[in-house]
Amino acid sequence: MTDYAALLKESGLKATFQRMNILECIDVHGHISIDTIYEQVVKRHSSLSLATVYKNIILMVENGVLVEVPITGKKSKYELIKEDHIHLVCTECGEVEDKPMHAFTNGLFTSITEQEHFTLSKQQINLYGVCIHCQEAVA
Amino acid sequence: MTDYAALLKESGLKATFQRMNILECIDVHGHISIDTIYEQVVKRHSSLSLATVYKNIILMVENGVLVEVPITGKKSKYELIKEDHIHLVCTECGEVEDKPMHAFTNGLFTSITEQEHFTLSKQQINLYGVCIHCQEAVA
DNA sequence: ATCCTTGCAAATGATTTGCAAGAGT
DNA sequence: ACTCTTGCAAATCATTTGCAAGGAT
Repeated sequence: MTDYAALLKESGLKATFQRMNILECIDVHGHISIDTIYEQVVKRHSSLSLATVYKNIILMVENGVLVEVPITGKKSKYELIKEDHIHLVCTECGEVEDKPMHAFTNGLFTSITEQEHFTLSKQQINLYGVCIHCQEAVA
Repeated sequence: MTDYAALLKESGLKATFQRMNILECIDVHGHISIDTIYEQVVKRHSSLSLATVYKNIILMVENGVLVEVPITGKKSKYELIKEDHIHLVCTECGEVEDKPMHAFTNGLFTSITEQEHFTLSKQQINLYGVCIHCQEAVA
C-alpha cells in the first residue's frame, strides 16, 4: 500500500498533502492515536493543526479508508482498512499487533449472528495481555 | 447476582448507597454508559453527583467489579464482571447483547497468544451490525 | 473558477481534582 | 473514632466549530 492519493480519490476525497501524510503515518505505525499522528506529522509540516487531524480522521473513517480501534482504558487508535484480523493489545507498552483471523472463527461468528438474525457488518477482536518484549523487559 | 454489598466488600470497597445503586443499575441494564447510569440513578437519589459516578466506575473497574466495553464511535459502556462472552453491538439502537463464547474459540485465542508468547489476560469480542428489532423497525 | 480543505481561535463537552462535610465500619 | 466517600465547584483535557485564506481539480 503506497498510493495514498489513489486510495483517497477512490473514496471520493481530495488528495491533500495533510491527508497523505496522515495516511502514511498510520500505515508506517500500524495502529496509532490521534495525538501521536499529530506529533509525528507536525514534524514534517510545522503548520499542521490538530483540528485538521481530527477532521480528517473522522472523514476518512466515514469514507471507509480508516477503521477506529477502541481500546479499554486508552484513547482509540486508527488503522488502514484491511481484512478481518485479531488485535493483540499489550497492556504494558500499548502496542497493537495484528494476527490473521482463521476461517473457522469467522464462520463461527457468522453462524452466531445468523442464529440471532443479526446482520453482521464488522468484527472487532481484541486480546489483551503482555507482549514478549515487555515480559523480557521486566525479567 | 443480587448481593451488591457482598460483592463490593469482597473487592475491598465500602458498600455505599451510591455504589450499590450504580451496580444495580448496571446489572439491570446489562451494558450502560456513565451518562445513562447517572440519569437513571439520580432519579432515586436526587443529590447524586456525576463526579461520584465517574469516581466509582473507575474504582470498580480497578478493583475488578466492572469491565469497560469500548465501542467504536461511541462512549464506553460498562458491565458487571462475568465469564468471557461475545458482544453483539447494534449500530442502530446502540444495544449490546451477550452471547456465550464457545470453548473452541477460546482455545483458538489461547493457541494464537501462546504461539506469540503473549500472556493473555482479557478477551474482547465485539460483533457490530443491526439487531432484529431495528431491522423490523425499518421494514 | 469552483468548491473543498486548512489553520486558527474560540466554544463546547467530557473527565478529573481539591476540599469540607457526611457516611460506613 | 477513624477512614473513606460524597457533592460541589473549579480546573483540566479532549473534541468540535466557524470563518477567512489557501489549495485541489
